Amino acid sequence: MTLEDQELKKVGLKVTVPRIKILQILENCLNRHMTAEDIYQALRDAGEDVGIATVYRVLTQFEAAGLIERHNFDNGPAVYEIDRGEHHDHMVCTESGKVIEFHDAEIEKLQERIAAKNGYQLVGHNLVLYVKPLT
Amino acid sequence: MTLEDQELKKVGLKVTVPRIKILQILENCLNRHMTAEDIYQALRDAGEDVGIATVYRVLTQFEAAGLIERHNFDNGPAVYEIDRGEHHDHMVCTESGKVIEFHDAEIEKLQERIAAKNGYQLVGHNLVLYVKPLT
DNA sequence: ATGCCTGCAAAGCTTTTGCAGATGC
DNA sequence: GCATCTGCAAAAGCTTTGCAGGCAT
Repeated sequence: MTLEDQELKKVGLKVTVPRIKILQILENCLNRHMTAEDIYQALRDAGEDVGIATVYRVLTQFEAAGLIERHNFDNGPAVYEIDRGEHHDHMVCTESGKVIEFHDAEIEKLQERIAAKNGYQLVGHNLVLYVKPLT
Repeated sequence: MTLEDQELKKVGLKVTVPRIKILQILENCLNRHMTAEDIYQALRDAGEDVGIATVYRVLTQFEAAGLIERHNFDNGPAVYEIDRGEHHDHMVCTESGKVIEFHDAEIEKLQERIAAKNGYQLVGHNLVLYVKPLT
């Protein structure tokens, strides 16, 4: 019974090969932000015979279970990353495509204040900074 | 020579019926954030025989020309709005779907500071707050 | 044994593109 | 007249879904 097995059980999903493999890939990948296609390719590279439909289904379940987060940068395909419970936002370099994570408590508070000022309660947000290297 | 005609000329686009109509729709619509499909329907309702492909092509040109802005809320279809030169971000009510615009100078500055702290220069950003009414 | 899970293929939805004819300048 | 623009239809890109069989418990 590996750690991955336990994580799956805990969220009420049956322990199956595709789920274990996908969870491992997301936990160990160098590139923390992978598309469904990236994951599909990683599976095939590892010799696993998993369909792309299963990849999407599993990712959807993982997201619903809070194991991973899904992001939509601009208009490209969605990217997924393990949810380690440390909330952060993203910075995307427009020249290299590199993704940098950051967290800023002040910006988080400001958002709540802005929502409140308009008579709302903040339930989530999406912040992406598009940047380029300083000359 | 209407105002719309002049705006089109100024950005180097030929003055054609589809372009004039789409610009008018975006300038006068009650709902400031329309999808390509919304615009296509508005055109058909007005008795104009314009193809959806033209709608997309014209919107892409308008965006490149700086006449309009394109936004991707969550994972739905892109929405477009007239660029009146007043930068703002968006708040989307998760219950009603209502879109509220806001501008906060402090949050803008913070973003530049965060980019700089990481050795980058801010070239753009995407901020959407998902909110619900205060009980 | 049962119900959940999977692969495959097909469809869905949004957006883009090729092409032949139409239109603005 | 010539280049640009348009509508149509087809294709592309990403994602979801139906179905028949397979696997975990």
